[in-house]
Amino acid sequence: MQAKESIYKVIYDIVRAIPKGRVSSYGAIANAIGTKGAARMVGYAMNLSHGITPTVPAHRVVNRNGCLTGKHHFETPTHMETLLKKEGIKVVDDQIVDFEKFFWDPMIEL
DNA sequence: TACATGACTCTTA
DNA sequence: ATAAGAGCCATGT
Repeated sequence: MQAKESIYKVIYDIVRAIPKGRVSSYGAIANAIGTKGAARMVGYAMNLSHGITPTVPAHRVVNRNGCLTGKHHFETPTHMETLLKKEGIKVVDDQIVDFEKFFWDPMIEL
């Protein structure tokens, strides 16, 4: 635990700020927190967010293609798409339908 | 300090 | 259009 805010903490804050029924991409978040190019770190953070508080809606974070790349990292590979469908987002073939329409850019919206 | 890892993204063939 | 490789950054050992 560092006295300073790690990029993870910022990532969690951004992800938690994603409105219900919307999704975001790793690159967009990385760009929003300032570490553009560190999209991999965002995914890393999501992996560590597993079990932290408050809960982090990692299911709302997908790659730039709108593909559920991290679905296999959840407790169940269906948990991610299930949650997204519950929020009104359509998921077909592990891919978000109309991703651009549901896309939420933390740099613009926030 | 250097190497290895990773839920990504971009460029090139 | 699809496939493959390289680039990018932060973290841990």
